[in-house]
Amino acid sequence: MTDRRGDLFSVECPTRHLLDRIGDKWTSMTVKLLAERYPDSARFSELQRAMPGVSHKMLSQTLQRLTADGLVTRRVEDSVPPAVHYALTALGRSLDEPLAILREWAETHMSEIERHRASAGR
Amino acid sequence: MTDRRGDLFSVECPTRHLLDRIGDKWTSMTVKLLAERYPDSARFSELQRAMPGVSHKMLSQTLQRLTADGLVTRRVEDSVPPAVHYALTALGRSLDEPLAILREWAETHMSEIERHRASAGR
DNA sequence: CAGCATCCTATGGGATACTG
DNA sequence: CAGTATCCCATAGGATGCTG
Repeated sequence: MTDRRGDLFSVECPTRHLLDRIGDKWTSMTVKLLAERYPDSARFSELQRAMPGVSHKMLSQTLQRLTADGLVTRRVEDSVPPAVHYALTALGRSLDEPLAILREWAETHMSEIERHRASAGR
Repeated sequence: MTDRRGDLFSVECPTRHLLDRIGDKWTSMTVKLLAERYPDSARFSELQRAMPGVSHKMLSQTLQRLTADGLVTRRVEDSVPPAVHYALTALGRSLDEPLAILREWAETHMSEIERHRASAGR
């Protein structure tokens, strides 16, 4: 009951909300690329090429979400085939800091987790 | 092509793997509780009471995963109604550090994101 | 080039009920 | 008390095709 959309909005925890935003398949990679590799700005197709496996639709959706959340700006260059430039906002850049720390932890420890999983059977 | 299970295993990025592990609905909260509120250990039902909205099944599943990943230990006390104690491993505690930083960011900035979303019209 | 709409499948996760 | 199994729905996300 309560709501049926099976959530309750995490009751309180802001971290849950954050993970709902960045825990999806492509968001963290997008933020990382915009922070590290394209600190100025990147075009849609640049990002797409930099993210092997992303579908057109998902990149589009990810960027829209980031833009709506105020983490990314979208600038349309009025050329003949239109060029769209995406860049992190200040808020987006500030988010990259904790994410970078998480990345570092992941790079250091994920292999250990994988080993555990393997020996724990599945 | 390639694989059909639509993944490619994120190609390289350890952060994707990590977010696949901790980005789900209950994992980060569980780690937080075991780190901050139950630094010694917690019983299943304690955790359940501390996590409003979690279903029996999901908590069970979450703990199994954490245990398999080597982030949590599971100790069965051989009493008449069996008591099971969960605690973070050293690896689990080390993961809580970057998570704590993420939590702090979330507490500081999530309201800003919510505002953006609201004014961006969902 | 960038974006939208449609379709379809796989998965996450809740409810419920049964077991030691 | 803790765990497992079943059922069922909502969502994520991939593929494809059309538009300016």
